[in-house]
Amino acid sequence: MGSVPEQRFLPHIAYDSVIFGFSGEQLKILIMEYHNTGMFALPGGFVRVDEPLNDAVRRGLRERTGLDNIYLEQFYTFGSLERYQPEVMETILQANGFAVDDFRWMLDRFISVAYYALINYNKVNAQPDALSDSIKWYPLNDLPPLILDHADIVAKAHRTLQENLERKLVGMNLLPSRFTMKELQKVYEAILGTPLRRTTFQRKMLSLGILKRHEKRYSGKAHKAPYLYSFEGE
Amino acid sequence: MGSVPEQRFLPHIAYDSVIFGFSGEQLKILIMEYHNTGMFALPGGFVRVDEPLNDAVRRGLRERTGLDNIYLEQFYTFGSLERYQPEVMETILQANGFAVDDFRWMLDRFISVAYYALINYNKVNAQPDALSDSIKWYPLNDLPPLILDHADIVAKAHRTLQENLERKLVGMNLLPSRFTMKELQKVYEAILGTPLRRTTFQRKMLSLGILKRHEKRYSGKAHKAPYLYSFEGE
DNA sequence: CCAAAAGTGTTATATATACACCCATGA
DNA sequence: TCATGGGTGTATATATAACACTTTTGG
Repeated sequence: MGSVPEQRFLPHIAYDSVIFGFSGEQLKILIMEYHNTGMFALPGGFVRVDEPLNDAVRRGLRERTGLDNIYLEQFYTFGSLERYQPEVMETILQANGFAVDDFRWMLDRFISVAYYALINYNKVNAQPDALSDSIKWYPLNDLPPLILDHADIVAKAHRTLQENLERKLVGMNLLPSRFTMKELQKVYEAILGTPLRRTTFQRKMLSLGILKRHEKRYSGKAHKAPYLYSFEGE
Repeated sequence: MGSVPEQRFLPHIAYDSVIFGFSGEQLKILIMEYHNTGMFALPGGFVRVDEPLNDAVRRGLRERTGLDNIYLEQFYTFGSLERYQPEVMETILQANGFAVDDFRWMLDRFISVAYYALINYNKVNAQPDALSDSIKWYPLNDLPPLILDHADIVAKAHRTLQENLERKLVGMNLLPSRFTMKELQKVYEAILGTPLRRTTFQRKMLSLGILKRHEKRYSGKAHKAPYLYSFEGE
């Protein structure tokens, strides 16, 4: 059982992160479970008084995933009153043996800036924080019940990711640096939730001019070996 | 000289609004000038402790423009350290004859949630707030120097508006409820900053199926009278 | 009847989709 | 040489653009 480091944070301001990974042809996100409460939440955190907002989020992601230089996008700031449920945080603090009085500021109303991140599933070494005993991948369509408005945050993150997919071409951030066209297509299909035509997809991706073709990958299977591609600049 | 109403606001959290209007074939935004300081800023405000974030912004817009039910979109939350310049707010408070000690919280670091609004220029009755002596329309490409990071906020608002223009079809929010195709085209051109082909534009808009055609508008000029259109649902 | 601007028709071009075919691979 | 999946060629459909033509209006 760790202890919350004594830092000075901006009151009333939090961030939450929807961390997307791709594995087994499914889109997954990282969810934390709090000690002895059966409560699940998005990984989030607070902003130090002398720290830029974006740095705070990157710091949190580094602590949770061990990764730096992550593809990260701020997508909405949640400030409704429904998200103000002090009893939730109180339960969590008590379950961890903290004196609630010492963390009174955590029971205040928070406005949360939400980000989504796209990361390479295999590179992650997920680390829980002081208040939680696990951080695990869950398929997007099979999440545990989440606290506060975190289900809304996930839904909006997914919608925004879908909208940004063609415009910002972010699919490759979920894959290792070298990938086949089929793997890339599976990512797109997982994000959009619909099957795509193989040949059309291949041509569209190639026509963008942002993929570099490399050697073939021989799988040992009895069929033509697919080319490996990388995103320009890797 | 008014006085700031005694309200309890969430500390460290503000909002800023980029209010777009369209007049004289130009895109314009509302800018406030502070008393005796030569300082210009976006209209903004604070969030009451028991008030949803979005409501706070709508309340501010109502106070500034007299309008309700405005097209409003949250687009980014600004939280860099460069935007922390307490001397700016100090100057403004002093110029208004306020005792700085009574408003110490205003000198803190603020994270600002930014929104843009699209309104019908002619319906606005712009009202300055307690700290400013004027609120005026400025063309987007001829703004006065703005405080803090407000120029960045405007730039990002404009970029987001451009990106959303096709996807969300927001052009009509800047016009009166009945408008000609030419007027709508001028709005699009002002937002995108490029001329569009007349015939192509007409066809594209009509093909969307969201415009209702009404009677013609006779201008007294010696040419064919254009049809008036409205957005479905007005 | 003319000039100006609006609306529509026609054709050309570009882009997206569907389908077919050929190629590489290992058993 | 067969089955499997990858890559590309070709036809078709659809969307976009360019241009011309016709219509309406007031002088």
